Amino acid sequence: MRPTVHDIAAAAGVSLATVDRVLNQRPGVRHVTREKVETAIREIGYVRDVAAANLAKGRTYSFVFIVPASDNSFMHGLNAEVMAAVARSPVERTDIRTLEVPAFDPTALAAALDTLRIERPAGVALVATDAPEVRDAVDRLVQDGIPVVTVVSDLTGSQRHHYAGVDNIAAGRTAARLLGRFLGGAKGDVAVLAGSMLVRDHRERLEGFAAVMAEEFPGLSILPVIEGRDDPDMAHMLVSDALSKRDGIIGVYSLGAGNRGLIRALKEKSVDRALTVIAHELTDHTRTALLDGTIDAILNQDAGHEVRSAIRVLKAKADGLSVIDAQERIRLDIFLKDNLP
Amino acid sequence: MRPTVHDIAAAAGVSLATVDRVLNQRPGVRHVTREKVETAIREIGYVRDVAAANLAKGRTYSFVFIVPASDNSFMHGLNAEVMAAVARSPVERTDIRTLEVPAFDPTALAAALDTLRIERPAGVALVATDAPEVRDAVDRLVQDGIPVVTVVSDLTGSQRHHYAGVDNIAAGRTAARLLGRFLGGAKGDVAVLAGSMLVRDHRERLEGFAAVMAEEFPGLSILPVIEGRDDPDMAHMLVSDALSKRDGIIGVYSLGAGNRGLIRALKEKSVDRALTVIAHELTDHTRTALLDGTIDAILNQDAGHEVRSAIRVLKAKADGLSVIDAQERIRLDIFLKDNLP
DNA sequence: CCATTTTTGATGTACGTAAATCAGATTTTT
DNA sequence: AAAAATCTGATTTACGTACATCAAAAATGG
Repeated sequence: MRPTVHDIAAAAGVSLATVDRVLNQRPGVRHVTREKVETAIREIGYVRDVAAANLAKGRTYSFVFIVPASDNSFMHGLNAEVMAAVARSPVERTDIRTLEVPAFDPTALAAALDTLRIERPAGVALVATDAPEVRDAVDRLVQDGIPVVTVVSDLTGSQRHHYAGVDNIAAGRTAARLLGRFLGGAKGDVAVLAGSMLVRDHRERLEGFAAVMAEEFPGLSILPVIEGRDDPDMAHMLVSDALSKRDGIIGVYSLGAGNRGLIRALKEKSVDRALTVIAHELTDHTRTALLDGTIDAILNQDAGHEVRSAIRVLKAKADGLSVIDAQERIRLDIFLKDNLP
Repeated sequence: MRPTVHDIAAAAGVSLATVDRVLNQRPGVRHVTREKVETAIREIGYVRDVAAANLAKGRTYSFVFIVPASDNSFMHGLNAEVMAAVARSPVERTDIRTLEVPAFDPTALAAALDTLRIERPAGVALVATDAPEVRDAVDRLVQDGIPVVTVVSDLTGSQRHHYAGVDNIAAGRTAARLLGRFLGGAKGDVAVLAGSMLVRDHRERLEGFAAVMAEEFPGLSILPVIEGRDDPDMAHMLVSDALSKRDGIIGVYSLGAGNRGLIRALKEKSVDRALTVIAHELTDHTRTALLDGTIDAILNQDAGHEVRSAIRVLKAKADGLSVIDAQERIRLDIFLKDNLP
């Protein structure tokens, strides 16, 4: 049987009340006594029964999820996953609330974070906009002892406890290698469609992509990045334009959202030329395009996993428990026609 | 607040004891009363607090993991993951025991399963050998009300509750498309190295591989399958032999274990020819080979995820709870040089 | 309609922990 | 050495469920 608080009390030769004071860092225990109890805890290998503890506390973890109010398919999917978690929340003793903030607006995000310092939830998850004011606001929360995890996009130099998202440099590198290999030894131009170079994940993907292209596929040259602001219409216009002007384009890498517009542009031009295309994020549109051959591969991060992982990590931090690292690593999914879920 | 048993009692106008009798299907409740209680449960949306219930029961889930005593890297990895789960088991109120049975031996496996009918663990996970006697033994366990999940390799036509493993047909198809695309339009022969055609996962991978090759890459022809019995030495010999005899080979698909031998053979021959190689299972050996260019892509199933998923599902079944399907889907990982974990 | 069986209610204990109260024992300060 | 402050112990209640016991009520059989 697992040792209980009673066993600690017996082993340390103190009363249950004292053990409780030590375990829950309540005041009123002399230093020597505290040490004695802590030794006993270590020696008999006591671990708190979290289920029983939460039952006793009547505790519910109140978490806040901050998501950008942006309306591309990926963010909709992320929102849906958070909602699914909310639906499950009573069963898991969690009380999850979402907070929408304007996309790409560091000031609004920082303000929202500061509001939470007063509310003091048991944990905060956010899709970070990579700016100093956001970093500082996050660090203030962390200093206040509130667990914080970033989701999808990380925050440079902050003290957030965890990042639930993919390695975007690796994602860009992978895209480059896939594109390069799929193109065989062909020479030509590669167009890159991004949302905005102001978001860290897009910057990193491009960085990885460019690095591998330069190292390994000298026959392919990257054209200046097209910034479509994750907007389908804008993406459509810009990509159509590029394809008309440059007929040396043989490959496309779409590293952000707004793929609906990209796909439309590709279909319009596909009559007279064959392009190899790698895109990010599996949505209804990209899935269809993959199946009909318009897109050759999709790189994806599973929003559901990210949300569940973020919640697990927040819970563990709130309980002072450790996490299984391998379990929380968010993987980069590569989808071809054949392995779609 | 979540409704409790007291709320049911109040809503149904019966006593706590009666509610308890209904909830735990104890005898001594009239049919009409039982219905009344069940209606109340549904209406107020009661869900049992599993943590409290287990605390009250003092319950620990005793699970048995049946793994084949085969000594390739993948099975070692699987074993290590089971051991890691065992190490965590006290914290999670589980008591996991492993049972080794000879590999590829349906009779031994069926016998082991039948032993468990007497022991009656709270759940059984097994790496299935696909044979009728194993299927029947599994079905007997299921009939006895014991949750059973298959791991890595599934069992045709059985009533197991869940399969924690990848879709092997999709894996084979994906391998074919990757190999085909990587080879550009080149024409030539493709060698396939398998463990044994008696295991379902290997059969299915080949099936998927052959299908896509035939449909989409008519320029590539598949040579008769080499069965290396997942043994490095045997694989080395057979592959070396094949490469010497047929110089039309431009691609290799290794769908089983024993890659150590394959890699050795490839390195010996690589001086005079360039091969495109797709292999299964990420191990130290295949990882090194991927990094040095001997292998071009690795398809992988994460043994840790499979083990944890199997345990989660067994627990849920034992508690009569539902599982999050998306969470339990085991994904096929595709690793290139750039996205190795 | 009484005896018997079946169904229901009332109540208590247990699981492992949290949290509170109050009394008693130490220490520290004056 | 007395007063005050600080520590420690003993005990109790609670969380939501499981499970057992005994008494009371209702339904059933003859």
